[in-house]
Parts: sequence; C-alpha cells; structure tokens
Amino acid sequence: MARNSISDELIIETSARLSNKVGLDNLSLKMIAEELDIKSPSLYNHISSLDDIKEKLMIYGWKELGEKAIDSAVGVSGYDALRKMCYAFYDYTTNNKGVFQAMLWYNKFKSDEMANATIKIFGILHKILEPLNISSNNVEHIIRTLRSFLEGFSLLVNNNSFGNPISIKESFDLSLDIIINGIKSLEGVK
Amino acid sequence: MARNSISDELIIETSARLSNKVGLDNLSLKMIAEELDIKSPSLYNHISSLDDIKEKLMIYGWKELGEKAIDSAVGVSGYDALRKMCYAFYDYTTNNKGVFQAMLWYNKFKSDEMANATIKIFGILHKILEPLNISSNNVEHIIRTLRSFLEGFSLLVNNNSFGNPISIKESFDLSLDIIINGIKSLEGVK
DNA sequence: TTGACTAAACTAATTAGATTAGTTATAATG
DNA sequence: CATTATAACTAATCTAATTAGTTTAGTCAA
Repeated sequence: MARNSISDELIIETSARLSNKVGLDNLSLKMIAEELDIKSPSLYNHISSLDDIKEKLMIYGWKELGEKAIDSAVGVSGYDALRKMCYAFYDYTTNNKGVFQAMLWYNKFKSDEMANATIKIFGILHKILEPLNISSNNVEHIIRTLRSFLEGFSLLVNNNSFGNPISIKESFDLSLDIIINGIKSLEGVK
Repeated sequence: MARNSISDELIIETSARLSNKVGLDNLSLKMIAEELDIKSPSLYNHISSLDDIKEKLMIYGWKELGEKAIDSAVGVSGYDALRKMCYAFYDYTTNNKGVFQAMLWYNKFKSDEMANATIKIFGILHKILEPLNISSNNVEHIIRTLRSFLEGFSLLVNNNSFGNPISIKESFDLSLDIIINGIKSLEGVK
C-alpha cells in the first residue's frame, strides 16, 4: 500500500453519487478526482478508463437494486410479491437516475460479470412467477415483458418524457393492473 | 448562397445514417464533416452544436416513425391496428438504432418542438384506443403503458440485453397478448 | 530500526474533438 | 460588373481523457 489509498469501492460509490446528481453524461474523471481530492490521472491506478467506471456503475446498480428487490418480496408471494418488486424497481431507478442510466446503457454482454449483473433481480422474478400456472417458457417471456415495461417506464419518468399532466403514479398502478391481468389471462385462471 | 451549400436536411440524414452505423455515442462532428466532404467547423454554419444535431435527430426519428406508424394502421382498427402499430414501432427502432438512441435520450421537454415530437405517433394510438369502451383518463394511462413497453423492449433488444436464447419475436408477441388482454380486462368486455 | 519493494500518488506531456475567431471565396442580385 | 451575404476555409483555443515518467510513503523481511 501507499499513501491514503482510495479504494475501488469508494470510487464507484462516489461516481454513483455524482452521476445521480449531474447525470451520467456529465460524469467526468475530473469531477470524480476532485471529489476524492486527488488528480485525475491517479484514478488510473484503480480503473482503466471512464467507460470502465460506467460499466462498474452498471454492475453496482443492478446489484444494489437486486438487494432491495429481495427485501421487497420478503413475506409475500404471487402477484402481491410481483407488485412489491415493481415498486421497489421504480423507487430505485427514479431515485438513482445516473446509476440507472448506466444500468440501461452498459448492460451489454461483453463479459460473464456483465452478463450476470441482472441475474439476481430477474431470478427473483422467476421465483415469483414459477409457482403460478404458467408454462416455463412463458415465464421467460413474461420476465421480458415486465423488464421492458419497468425499464421503459422509469426511463420515461426520469427523462420527463411524458408530456401530460396526469398522475404518474396512477399510470404505473394501472399499467401493473393491465400486465397482471394479462398474465392471469395466460394462466387460464383469470 | 455560397459554394456548394449543404442543406440542413442533408446534415441530419447523414447523421442519422452514421449514428445507425456506429452508435449515437460515437457520432462526432469530425465524422459527419468527413462524410459530407467539408471541415468540421463549417458545420457551425448550419447547426449550433453536436447536441443540437442529436436533438434534431430525435425530432427526425419521431417524425419518420410517426409516418410509418400511420401507414401501418391504415385500413385496420381496434386491437388489430394496435398490434400493427406496435410492429411498425419495433421495426423502426431496431432498424435505426442510432436514431432511436437519440429518440430516447433527447426526448425531454425543453421546447415546443421537442414536446411535440411524439404527438403524431401517440396521437394515432389515441385514435385507435378512443373507440374502445375505456374511460378517456385510462386511455392516457394505457398510452403510457404501451409506450414504456415499446421503448423498453426496443432498447433491450438493441443493447442485446436479453441474456437468454429464447425467441425475441415470441417474447414480443406474447407481450402484446398480455398487454392487450390486460387492456380488454379494463373494458369489462374481455 | 532500517532498507528494499511496491502501490498509488504526482507532474508533465500528448491527443482528440468541440468550439470560436477571423478570413476568403462564390453564387445571386441589381 | 460590383456588391453583398452565405458558407466554406484555416488557425487557434479549450477541455477532458489518457499516457509516460517520477516521487512518496506504507509494508515487510532481515
């Protein structure tokens, strides 16, 4: 070791906080370095590029969200659990805008670590849906439906893209009603 | 006029083509200028910044998609029309990845022109849903549901974020089944 | 306790791209 | 043919990422 030695975790946590404040696009090594009271080239002792930080931010975000999602689904099951998890998702992504941007844009499959980033949260979804009367193939498709909706909705809210004064919470609630009713219709249970 | 004079449209069309090829993040004034056989500072006679181009690309994309969406819904109505429009959406966004990135990220409400970018396509959706037996307030919410799903799904496909070999087309189809059945359940018609 | 080792900081330099300032060429108009 | 305005150009500036090379200070073995 040498000097005060900043940990890799501190860099990511700092980047997370800063990106949530100023937006991922405006996150710079300069800014991170200043916040940590070091010079920007010193960051290269810990990371390999700005893009590297953004990838790590992506993994950090999915991990953190995964943990919150688990907490949210404790003690409930079925559609109640699904609903709680969706709210946890929305809460996290709208309260961590910068990190969520990274979660969206850097979630490509370039490495195992990246590929596994979302395993936790969508694994939970799997466990919630499994006991229902749905074919396992359809469970996979439904996870994609939910994921698309959740990521899309959060993105639109964060970007302030809904050009309409009606309540966002109501939209989210009704959307969940629609999707859940739709899933039930596949169950043949309705 | 002076010299060969490159039109604003040509700049945007060129930018669209290039961004679809290399990704919006990699689009640069240098690249656009080279493609147009001029020097990059010359672009400033037409645009005010790289961000300005990206905003225009956003508007260009929503406009182009709006036109395709109209075409897709000609001669059909109700849920058939809805389904066709969703396919048109998916087709466009996955065949124009760079432009779609701009459509997602630059769709904030900073000006009337920007606010109106999506009016056409979501207006069509409105017309499709209006005749159904749904409260007008719910129609607005449903448009948000659909929009979230469509944008989210396209983004995930374009980013290759679905880490699963099952068919993407089947996922899309089943998702539409789910959402449409869900909407029907709101109609009380089912 | 000390001296070697190494991690992690530092400064200086390089590079690339966006943007600005100031200059020049050419098409259109009278 | 002369004027004018537009849109090109070159030169210069600025900022941020990244690389190269240097220095400092914890750690650990003798």
